[in-house]
Amino acid sequence: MSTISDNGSSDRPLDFIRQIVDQDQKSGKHPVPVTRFPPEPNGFLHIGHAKSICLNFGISQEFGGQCHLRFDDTNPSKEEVEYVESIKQDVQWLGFDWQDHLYFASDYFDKLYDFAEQLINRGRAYVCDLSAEEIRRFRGTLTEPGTDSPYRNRSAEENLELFRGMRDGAYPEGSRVLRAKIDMGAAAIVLRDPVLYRIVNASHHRTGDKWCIYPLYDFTHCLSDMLEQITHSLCTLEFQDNRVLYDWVLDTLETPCHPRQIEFARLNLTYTVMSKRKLLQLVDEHHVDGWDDPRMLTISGLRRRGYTPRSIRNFCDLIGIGKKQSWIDMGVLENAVREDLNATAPRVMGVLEPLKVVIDNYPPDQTEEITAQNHPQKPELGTRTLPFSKELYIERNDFMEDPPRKFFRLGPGREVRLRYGYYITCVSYEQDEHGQVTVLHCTYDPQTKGGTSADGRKVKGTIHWVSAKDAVDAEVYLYDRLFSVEHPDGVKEVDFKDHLNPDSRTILSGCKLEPALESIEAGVQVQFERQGYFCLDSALSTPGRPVFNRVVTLRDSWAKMKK
RNA sequence: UGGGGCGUAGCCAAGUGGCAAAGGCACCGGGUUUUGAUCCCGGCAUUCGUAGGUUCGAGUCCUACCGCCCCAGCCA
Repeated sequence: MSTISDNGSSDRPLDFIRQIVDQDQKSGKHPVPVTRFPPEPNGFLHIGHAKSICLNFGISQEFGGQCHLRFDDTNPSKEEVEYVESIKQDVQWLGFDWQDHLYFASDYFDKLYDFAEQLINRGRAYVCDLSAEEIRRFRGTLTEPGTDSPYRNRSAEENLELFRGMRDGAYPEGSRVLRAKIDMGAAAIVLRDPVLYRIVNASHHRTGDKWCIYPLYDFTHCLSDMLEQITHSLCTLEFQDNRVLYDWVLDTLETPCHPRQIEFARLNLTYTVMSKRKLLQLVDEHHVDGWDDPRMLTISGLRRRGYTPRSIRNFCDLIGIGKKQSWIDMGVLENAVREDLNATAPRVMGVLEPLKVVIDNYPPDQTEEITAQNHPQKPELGTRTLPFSKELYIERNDFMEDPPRKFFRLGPGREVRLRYGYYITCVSYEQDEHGQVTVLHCTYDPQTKGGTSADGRKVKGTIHWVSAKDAVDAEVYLYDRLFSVEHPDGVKEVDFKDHLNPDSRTILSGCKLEPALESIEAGVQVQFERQGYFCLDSALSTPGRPVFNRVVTLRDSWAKMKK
């Protein structure tokens, strides 16, 4: 009764789906569970899909089963190969392996077609000539039953001939469909003679022009699961109603097995929108720079932003699986990267908004080497050296002309420790004509090299710094939440785009980083001490002109205190 | 007014009739600290949507009511 997570084993109780899988395994019903992740290749994967991927692949890992990657590609008018490739890349990047179990629903088109004829022969499906509009009208409403189609009682022979005609391209798009013959009076609307096949004159990304009829989800999904001998078919809550049809198809046809569909609640996060339609709108209307904009919660956006696959897996592990629709705080996701990166990211120093400091009593031509730890809690990550010289940069907000008592940083007459360096005391400062502070003059205590003093005097504040002449110039993109309210699409009357956060991206240039950052690889996360986690942007950086993304800030109790 | 689901703390979430309602996030205190970070310690539901009922005993069973989500694509 335990699950294995990346940070070791935990004794967390199993969620309700794992309990079922566990029981089925122990009872011998399904010694080897087989699950599947069935994306439609019509868009990019997002954090919500990650939940499903972690669930399906996670179960197969934990119970010694297998998990298939199956593309649900039954709608050629919306699907494209580019999406197939990006989805495969994203699943792999998240750390999962479908081995040789890569499938496409379109691979089953021949078999699916045969099953459709089988249904016709059994008198359980018919070709209907009603228009889309008429079908809708005949379907009835939530409270009124539907009425039978006039084509409902055609003979099996006639249906077969018509259906073959559909397949052979004898009829125009929209003129006829194949429908299951179930019950137009059923309380469940999905059972009111659902459409199984429609005519679509579009070329399919895999089957080309071989077909001009395509099966719909309700017919395809259950049979694909069956053909792959899926044991547990996991999907989101909105498919609960479809389960009766899923079961009807498999019960009505002659099939060797009958997978069990189990529904769970999809992921909702505060301060964002999750629907593909809305994400697409953000891209199309250029509110973001593309599907992989670091502010997007697509897998590719998160990857570029600097989220680690492990942090996403841990996040999915943390939020659990249930059946009630819920909202997870965005903070939980942010915390997941923080937790992961805190443990692994090397620490470096970077000054985002530089303020020049001149150490008045430091020899003008001297440069010293200062040893700094790469990770205070992990000595095994080693040390590095930093150049120290007379002119430095510190963070502009680490100085206040008239600081309050609780401000532990620099102010006139105040002493602070330069991390791993010396204690310095501010003696004066220069201002420009606008009153903006331009240069700080400080003195250093030569007896405090490394950051400790022999007399044991207390220095409350430690600030980061970079030697001016050795600094690497960089641009830094500060990212924040894309929306400024918890539920951007919470009120139907209000456009969710009205809640876009104008400060979701702040571009800083002229940032001063320690020299080691000159040769960092794209996508490798480091902690800029006291500020947050950053990584070199894979798309915007060019040789000699590095661009860093802020993955997430550090927790900041000082900011909280200021409020 | 039909059908399918769901209601345990600010947000997730265990709990499968019986010792005192797990755990995480958030929040609030305190300690350590050369990152106002990390880490550590403590606090945080006399009560499980509401009202009845069954029972020696109910978050768990029964009844009624209330609230929220999903379903009327030839989308998935």
